[in-house]
Amino acid sequence: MTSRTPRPRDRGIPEATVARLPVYLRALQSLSERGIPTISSEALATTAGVNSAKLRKDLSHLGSYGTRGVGYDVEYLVYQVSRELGLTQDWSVAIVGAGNLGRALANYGGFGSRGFRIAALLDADPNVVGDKVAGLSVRHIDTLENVVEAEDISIGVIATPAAAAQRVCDRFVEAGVTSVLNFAPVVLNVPDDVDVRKVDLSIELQILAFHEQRKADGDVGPEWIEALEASADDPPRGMPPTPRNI
Amino acid sequence: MTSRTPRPRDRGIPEATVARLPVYLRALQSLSERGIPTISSEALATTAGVNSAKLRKDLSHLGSYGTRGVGYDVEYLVYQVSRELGLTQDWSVAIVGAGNLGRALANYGGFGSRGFRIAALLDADPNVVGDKVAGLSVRHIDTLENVVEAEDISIGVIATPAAAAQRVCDRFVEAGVTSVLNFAPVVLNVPDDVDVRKVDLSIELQILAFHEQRKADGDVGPEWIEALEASADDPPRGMPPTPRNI
DNA sequence: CCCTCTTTGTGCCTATATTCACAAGGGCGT
DNA sequence: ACGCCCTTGTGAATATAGGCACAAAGAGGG
Repeated sequence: MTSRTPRPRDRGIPEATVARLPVYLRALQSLSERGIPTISSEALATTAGVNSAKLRKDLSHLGSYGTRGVGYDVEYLVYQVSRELGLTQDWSVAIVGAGNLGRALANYGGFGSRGFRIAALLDADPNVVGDKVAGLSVRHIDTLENVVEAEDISIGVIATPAAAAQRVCDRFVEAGVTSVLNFAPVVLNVPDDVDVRKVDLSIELQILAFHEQRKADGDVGPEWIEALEASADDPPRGMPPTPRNI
Repeated sequence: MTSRTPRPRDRGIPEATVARLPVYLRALQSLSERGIPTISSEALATTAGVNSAKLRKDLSHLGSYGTRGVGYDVEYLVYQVSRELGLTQDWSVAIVGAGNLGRALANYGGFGSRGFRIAALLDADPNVVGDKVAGLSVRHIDTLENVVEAEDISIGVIATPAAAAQRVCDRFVEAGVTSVLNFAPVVLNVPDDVDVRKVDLSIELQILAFHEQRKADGDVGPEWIEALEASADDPPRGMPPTPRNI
């Protein structure tokens, strides 16, 4: 598939690579600010916290932008990565939910270090509508469709309680938004052509807890683990091993 | 390696599976609240937004907890997944940074739907020290070591500006914390035995922008893409194709 | 102008993750 | 007591990601 004339820069960039490009970009921008003109894959990989071969392979997907024996030109690479990520154009973002999180997001100054513009902040609560947050006046959720069209919103951010998330998402999609960043702890249902990314604080904590528990398990002897498992596998009191049917 | 007597439940759960368990858990808890006694892998997979075979394989890593022809007992599975994630014990969390984000996190009531306890909120700014947030009094960062010991902190959350993050992280590590959740846009340097997970708002937006750009590219004809690429590959005005050396 | 030394770009091998497809298990109706 | 039918658990096939190790590119010195 997608096997038309092989182009110098194949557009089929692996998802794993895409997820790392922003990290490289941040490292590069920091180097740029410090006036460092070139950097080797080894050094850049170290600051980005990845393996240097992986970094080179990632960058090779964008094109052949390094110089053997020297490294990469920082400014040039900043530009190429930015372009690949679509940051050479501006994206308008609307945030729904002006609670703690929504306000934190709106105030998050370095929102993508250029490339993104918070165009609107919406909420359903009449008491917060009109509040000034980060230079924006909170608008009522009923204006969502108008806002999306008027401000040419391409990315919708959902920072509402879980119960409201799907409804807000549906309205975004209906209004033509095709990228959604979801902070609510629910799985959103969207058509295939809409991208959703989810950020879930408690999921991250739970993953950490899992590993933390592992470390603790290792601290006790193996006999202990056996003993723990033997009892742990039992269901808690009052839990039927034989489920009733639906 | 790790090939001792095969135990009924192998502890080597794939990382990808661990990352999905919290999602399953949330879905199961929701079912539990609605009083639904059993659920099939197909139905659970749909609510969790994954493929049903993947879900079954994931769950099979915990043990054989389903009933053929029927499905999984919801309560029982909630318990098993919770236990596997280490949520049957309590974890104390300390948040450093009482800015917008830190406050949002502290106020985030459903912080893991049990299992986690926000034990302290710290900040370096004397003006915010003493503020009441989510029933907690903000303490000064200098008390970090004491807090970690007194509250038996196992997970540290970093919600500071980027510049302070590494320093705070070092102090956490030095004080004995082995799990860190980092919201600052920097790559943290830690010893091997410390787990770090990173949540980065602008990275998520950038990934969305990448895909959004793709969709837009597809909207124009292929000739257009060729034309765009031909010019886009050129460096911006004033950018040297031949880099100077370090 | 050639030789040396550094660093890229990538072929190839390994590991991890996903998905299909089906045999085996077990409840439930008759 | 039997057999049907639904759903699990998993082997095997495929896809994606990671990383080693090296040939080839190119800068810079002599």
